[in-house]
Amino acid sequence: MSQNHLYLVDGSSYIFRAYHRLPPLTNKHGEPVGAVYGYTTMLWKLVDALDKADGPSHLAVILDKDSKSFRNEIYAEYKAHRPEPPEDLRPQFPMIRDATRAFSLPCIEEAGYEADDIIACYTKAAVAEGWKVTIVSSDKDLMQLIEEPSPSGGGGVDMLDTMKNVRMGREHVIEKFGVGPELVGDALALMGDSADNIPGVPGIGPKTATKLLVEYGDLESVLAAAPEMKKSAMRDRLIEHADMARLSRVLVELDCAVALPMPLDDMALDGIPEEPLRAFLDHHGFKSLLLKIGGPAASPNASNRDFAAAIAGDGNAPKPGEASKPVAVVREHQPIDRSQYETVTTEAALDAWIAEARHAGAVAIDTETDSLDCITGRLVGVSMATAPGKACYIPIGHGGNDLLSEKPEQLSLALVTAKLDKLLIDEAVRKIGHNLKYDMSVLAQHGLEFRNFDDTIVMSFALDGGAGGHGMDELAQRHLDHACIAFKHVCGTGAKQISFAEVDLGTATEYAAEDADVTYRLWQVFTARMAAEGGTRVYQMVDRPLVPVIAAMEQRGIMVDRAELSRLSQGFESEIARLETTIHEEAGAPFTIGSPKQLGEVLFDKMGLKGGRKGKSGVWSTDINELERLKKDGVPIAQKLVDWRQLSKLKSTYTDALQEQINAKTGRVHTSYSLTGAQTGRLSSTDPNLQNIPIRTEVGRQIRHAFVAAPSHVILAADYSQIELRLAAHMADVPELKAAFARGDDVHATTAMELFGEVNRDTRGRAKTINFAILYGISRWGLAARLEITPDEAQAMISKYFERFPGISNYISETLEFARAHRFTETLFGRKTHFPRIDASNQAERQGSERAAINAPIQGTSADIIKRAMARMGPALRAAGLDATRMLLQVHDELVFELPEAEVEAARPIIEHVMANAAEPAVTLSVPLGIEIGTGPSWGAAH
DNA sequence: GCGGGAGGC
DNA sequence: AGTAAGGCCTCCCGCC
Repeated sequence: MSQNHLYLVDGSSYIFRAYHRLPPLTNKHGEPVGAVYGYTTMLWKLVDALDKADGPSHLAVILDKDSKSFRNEIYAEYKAHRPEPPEDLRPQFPMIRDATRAFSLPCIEEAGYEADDIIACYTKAAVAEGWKVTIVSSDKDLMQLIEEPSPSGGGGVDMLDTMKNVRMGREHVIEKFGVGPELVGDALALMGDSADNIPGVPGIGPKTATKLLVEYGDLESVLAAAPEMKKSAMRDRLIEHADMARLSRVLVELDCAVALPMPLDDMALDGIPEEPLRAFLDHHGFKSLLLKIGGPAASPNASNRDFAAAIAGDGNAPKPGEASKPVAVVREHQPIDRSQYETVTTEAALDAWIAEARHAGAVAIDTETDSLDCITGRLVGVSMATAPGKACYIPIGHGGNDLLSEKPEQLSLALVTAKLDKLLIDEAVRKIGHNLKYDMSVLAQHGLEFRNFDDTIVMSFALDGGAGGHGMDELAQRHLDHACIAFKHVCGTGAKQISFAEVDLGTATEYAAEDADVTYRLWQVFTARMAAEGGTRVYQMVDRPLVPVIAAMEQRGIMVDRAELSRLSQGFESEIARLETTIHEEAGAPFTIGSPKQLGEVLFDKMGLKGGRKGKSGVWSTDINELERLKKDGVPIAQKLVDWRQLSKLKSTYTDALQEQINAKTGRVHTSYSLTGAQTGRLSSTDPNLQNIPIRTEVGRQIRHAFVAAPSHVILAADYSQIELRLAAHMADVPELKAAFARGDDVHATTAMELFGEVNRDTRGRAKTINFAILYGISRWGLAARLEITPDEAQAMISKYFERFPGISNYISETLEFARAHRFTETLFGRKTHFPRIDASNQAERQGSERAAINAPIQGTSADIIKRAMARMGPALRAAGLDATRMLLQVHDELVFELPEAEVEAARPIIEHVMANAAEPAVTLSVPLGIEIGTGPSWGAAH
């Protein structure tokens, strides 16, 4: 290491944040340890970065000693309004010291000084020696200490927020305070700090403080200039409270007078003795961390049976002699070595791998094809992994055919699929895949099916929904600290992209076997975490069973009437052309109507129309609200623009695009569903998206009529009626709404009666808008815009709603409280959605997270319910002897089937029963789930 | 690759 | 202090 790099951990502030962020875990002794766990994992991460770039060479933890500082002497109110720490946090303070000692790290605290002061002293001392310093904290007071490295790259002080995983330098300080670190103290003195009860100048917040400092230079200059400022409340306050500002400045100054209790050199980090750490982790039962120091990951030959034992907490003890060996660095993972991967080209080798998979009891599998399309994609090879680092690739379809290259020596498709078939249906062997839906569809072309499987993409979603993506490369980076070979590195991109079948076997083996290897390792990580964090319920009961169901729906596809789409396209085209001519005439010159920028300029600059809004990028808004407003003002071009927009959208997105999506092999359209695409647990649909086919306008609805049943079949569409509102009534416990649903009443009318005392078209419509606004996390402004009333009137309406339905109000506050304490929300079935930004300092961002957190349990529970219905639908239909009824599509609260006319009457009650009872037995709802079913020759006709 | 706009729930 | 202000998605287009 060329330069010493000191990490100073602000332990006290960390545990408060960890406490609020993590669920209230207890260890096996019944002690609350949530914050301790968070603290331990943070230390682990820091220490593990020892030999990495920007990692620590020296490290110390600084804690507040429970005593007062000089600040209390000069200002009695300092930190006086702080509430006592919560009951279950207090016993965790001493454990923080235990944890630090378990890592054999120095832990420093001094009577009469706050941790911030000690951190400042060490920072200055280390910088004086030319060291680099990282302060691990998120306390804004400490931002005063941030310094740029010298031009030669030496020294420098930055801050690391381990929870948000961001490193903050000077530019972050300027972003937050509008001034550099040297003026942070002055800014704090002006604006005050409610957390520490520092007064500042009343009426001056961060924005004004920044403005003043930028204008006048520093605090003293601001105070000196105050009498000359133009008369305002602010000027008077600056004069009146100048002394308070000066006192505040002293309070926020970091005190560097303390003598260093430990020399810098003693903080060197060169090894963590394993034993005290193991004892500590074992005492608290932090199994996932224990695994990392003695777990099977350390041994490349460990099978998953060892792994299972490790999770269970036995069989994990180190061998004698190894037990107390100091580890230079606590390694989270064995690095991935691709050199041992095997290319399987003989039957004997294939047999050996399949035998190994049976012996191990678990095998990761990945298929390679020549296309992303799993319906027509040709199988090119299969990779397998039976332990970390132990992986192979079985080429099948490389070279040959129309490709110029020679066909390499490889096993035949028939042989490999026959042998794989036995392994895949073997209930005793767990098959692991990443996005197994794809592999299931590819292998289904050859008649293969999977029994006993895990899908790591779905496991990741169940554990970390909302906390990042779930692609394999991203997960490998996050959990294994490993960069996967990029597909484009192997096959290229764009015009030069080649098929995987053209890749040479050496490269193909490295790439494909690595995918299986990484999948296997991810499975180990997730299996351990599922046990520890309890994410199994929703995974095992809802998401995993859905994987083969979705794969089958995608394979079936839906029939589309190409001639009908083409007819619609032509009709739209001539209407679009006609509108275009008139629009250009009325505008006085031709322009690109599809360009919002040009359109805005035509309407508001050239034609001089009034009342336009500009967005943040400076272009005139021309969205539907603006156009509707112009229509009301009697601008004739507005209606034509609305029509033009609608028809262009329908033509380009639906009638043209859908024709191209018709699969040449099946003659049907096969969407692709993502099980992990929506934070709340909903599915999403792409290529094409069949979850946004128009229905609301007559002209749009024509597109639904082009989705047709096969000859002598019909389409059956089954909808959950108002499912989210029903779930809100249940979850928020609103007796009036529950009763209305139980009676089968019109619930919007019920709401209208409660709010307005009478039911007519107008009040019912308003009530409906409010009901939906509640589901989405209400705001007076949003509601005001929707109802075309003032924000004050909207607020009055919301207040009345909360008064009439106090359950809703309680639900919202309880949900937000939970989300802030745990960083996630949960559905009735235990699906978590994470909200890492729920306490963002940016208000818009925070409020966005809050609205999402209010919506997620409701939308997510609805998603869980329809997924359960889908998983049960096939077996229920088969049990009733309905062998030809097929589920084709899911549109969030709707299922679309294709079935022979002869099965309709028998299928109808079964579908209704499965959907209506899908929550049971896991959850019993206090509202009925209403189902509406329609049938017809097309999807449009079935509604 | 981004942002505006618009289709669905 | 004053701002902007409904949740979850995907797709198309113009524009840089």
